[in-house]
Parts: sequence; C-alpha cells; structure tokens
Amino acid sequence: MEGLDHFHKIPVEKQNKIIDAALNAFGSNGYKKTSAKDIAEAAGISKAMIFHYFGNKKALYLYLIQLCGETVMTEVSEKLNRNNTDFFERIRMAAEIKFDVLRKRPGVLPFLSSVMNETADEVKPEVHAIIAGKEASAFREKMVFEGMDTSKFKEGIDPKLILKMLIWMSEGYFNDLTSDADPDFDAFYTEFMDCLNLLKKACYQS
Amino acid sequence: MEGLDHFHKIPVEKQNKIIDAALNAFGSNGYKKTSAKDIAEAAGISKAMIFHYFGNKKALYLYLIQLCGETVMTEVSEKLNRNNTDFFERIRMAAEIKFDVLRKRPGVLPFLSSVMNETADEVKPEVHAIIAGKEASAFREKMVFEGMDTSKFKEGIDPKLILKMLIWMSEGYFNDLTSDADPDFDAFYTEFMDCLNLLKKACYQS
DNA sequence: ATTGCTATCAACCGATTCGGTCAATAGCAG
DNA sequence: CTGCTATTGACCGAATCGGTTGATAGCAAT
Repeated sequence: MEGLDHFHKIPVEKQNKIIDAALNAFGSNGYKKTSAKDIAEAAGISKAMIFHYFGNKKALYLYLIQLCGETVMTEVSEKLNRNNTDFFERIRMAAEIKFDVLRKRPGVLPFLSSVMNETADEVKPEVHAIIAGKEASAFREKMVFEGMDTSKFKEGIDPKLILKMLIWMSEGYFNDLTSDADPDFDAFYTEFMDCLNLLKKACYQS
Repeated sequence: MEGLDHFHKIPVEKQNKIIDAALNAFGSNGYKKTSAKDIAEAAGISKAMIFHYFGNKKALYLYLIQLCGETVMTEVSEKLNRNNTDFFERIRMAAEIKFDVLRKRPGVLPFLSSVMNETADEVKPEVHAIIAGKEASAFREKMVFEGMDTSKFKEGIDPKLILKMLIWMSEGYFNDLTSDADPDFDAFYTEFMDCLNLLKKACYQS
C-alpha cells in the first residue's frame, strides 16, 4: 500500500490540518529551510507520519503544488465569466475567486507565490517543468484583464491606472488577511467591495 | 578592539553590502532559519568575518534592529510635517517617507516587519523590550493619520474607507517594489503619485 | 482472552549544517 | 625583509537534517 492511500484514509479534518501546516511552512520558509519537524509540529503529529503519508519531503512538496494548482483552477473555471466585459465586474470576479481560495485554504496563495521563487536544486527541475506547463493558464489569467470594456469611464481617467491601483489594493488587502491570525473574512470582503463600488462611482460617467 | 569598530572601519560600500545581505536574509527567513553562512555568501565574504565584525549572530541581529530603527526615525523626523492637515498631503508625506527608506535600504521594512513576528526564544526578550520601548513612537506613527482635515471630501464618500484603500494600495505597491529584483523606483513613485492625484480628484469637491 | 492488524511515535541512523574559533596566509606599510 | 592587520579555510562539538524502524497501543474479529 502506498503512502498517499494511507493519507487519504485518515479523517479529512486531519488531512486538512496537515496540508495547511505544510503549506504555511513551505510558503513562508521555502523548500530547503522547511523541515519535516516544522510541519509535523504545526500539524500536531509525529515527524514519522509525514514520511509515512508522503514518502519523502520532495514528494510532499510536489503533491502540494498539484493540490494547489487544482484548487485554484477549479475556482477559476467555476467563477470566472468571460462574457461579462464590464471593467469593475471583471475585477469583482477576480477578487471573489481569490477570496474564495483564501477562505478554503489560506495557505495556498502564499505557497504558490513562494513556489514561483523557489531556487532549491532538489526541486527546481520539477517546479520549472510544472510552471512551464501552466504558463498557458497563467497567460489566461492575464486574459481576465483583456477585452475589458472601458467605455464607461469619465474622460481624463486612465483605466490602466485604475487597474494598477486595484491590483495594488487587492495585494494589500490580501496581505492583511493572511497576516491576521484569525481574520474576519466577511468583514474584509465587505470592505473591499465597498472600495470597489466607491471607485466605480468615482470613475464612471454619472 | 571590539568587533563593531572593525566593521565601521571597512569601506562603507562593503558595510552596506553586508548590512543589506543580513537584512534580506533575516527579513525573509527569520532569526532561527537564517544562518551566518547565508549572510556571508550573500555579502560575498567569509562566514568568519561575520563573527569577527559582530561577535555573534544575536549581536548582529540586535544591531540591525537598532540601525533600522534609527533609519526610519531619522526619515520620519526629517520629512513629516504635522502642520499640514490636508488628507492627501499627509498620505503623500507618509508615502514619501516609506519610499525614501526603501530607496536607502530596501531591506529595512521587510526586516522590521519580520522582527515584529519573531518568535525565536533566543531573541524574544530583547526584541519585545525594544518594541515596547518604541511603542510610543509606533503610536505616533498612527498620529500621522489623526487630526487630518477631511472637510473637503464630497458628500457620500467616506474618508475612512479612502484611507483604508490607500493603506492597502501602498502595501501592494510596496510589495511590488520589494519583490522586483531591480526596481525602477522613480517609475513606481510616479505611478503611485498619479494614483493619489486621481483619487484626490475623484474624492474632493470640485 | 487471544490473536492479528494497523496507525502511531519515540528513538535512532548517518549525514549535514549549525554557531563559533583559530591557526595560517595574503597583502600591504615601513 | 619585517611586522601588522584583514581575511579565510579548516576545524570544533553540538544540533538538526531527511529518513527508518522496532516497539506500542488500540481495536476488530474470533
């Protein structure tokens, strides 16, 4: 019997605790500086179980990448409606996707961003292969912002600048969310949407 | 002769390279996960020099905290004009301070933020003592946003929300700056100021 | 009660890395 | 050449690394 079979047979709650612990650890310290002990302690299990479930450190790391990829992909394909070309509606959809991923698995996005910068020789080839494979879909992510309808903007207001503002804003709002120990997702969400509406009112022709 | 004397006698360029290397290393991996080897390699010197200059790892860490504290404090006392109560002018000043600190020493702000979350037993008491000591000035930092004149806002626009937006924005813009390997400070700065002006135009009564 | 099975972990393994030291060297001023 | 200082590679014992394993604890079926 293989390790991952064992893993998937334990209670889902416990699975999630282990996955979250691993995502947080790898996400904040990178591959090399994250030890199996770190993860085990954060997950409340013994170090031996990590190897029992996943075989070795590298296998766990690659499993997490695959899992996160699926998580994000699923959310995007469920929630993204490309038919709606309205500027602020597209932004709202993108934010909602990010928000839902965060709610499901707070560790996913920091982890994925750390994967992108990973330099450890032991996983570099695999990681770069995966990234290259997803390059097409990363390109599609940019497509979220293409073909947007910017005709409703007031004169003298540059939609590109507004877009940049919103990207910065969402990064910051996302930072606050992840750095908070026990974030109130709903409060953050409402606040962000308020900002979006305010900006829309300020930018669109009345 | 003490270590720090040696350190301050080497060329300033070299000093800066070592300090930047140390700030980056500690800032991204925390106290425990940062090794003297990491810093030495990033600074292009031998590990032994680290101990020759600073004595031990903890002394280096505390020296960096003090240095960063001074850097920020100097900048704030030079650039912050509390007499100007205009909302956007205060924001602009705060951004300019942050921007100048970043230009001088890109590693300072990530380092300080990592210091705030430091949990390593070896430095926790000292760090918490320093933080407690600076609490008064952290309070003053919040004062930047107090006593602001919000009378010029259009009706129906909440200044508090705008403030939150701007804080998020500056966090995101700052993220982009620090994650970029060789950031174009001036371009970022101009862009951010454009955003600020745009928002001002949208929020103030015409 | 006993058996067999499985999930779990403390203890352990050799290898590596840790913080820190030191003797040796290289470079330079006199 | 001579001394002096800056710098380092090699080294230290201790800690930690990724990974293994023998023992144990709990439990289901007989």
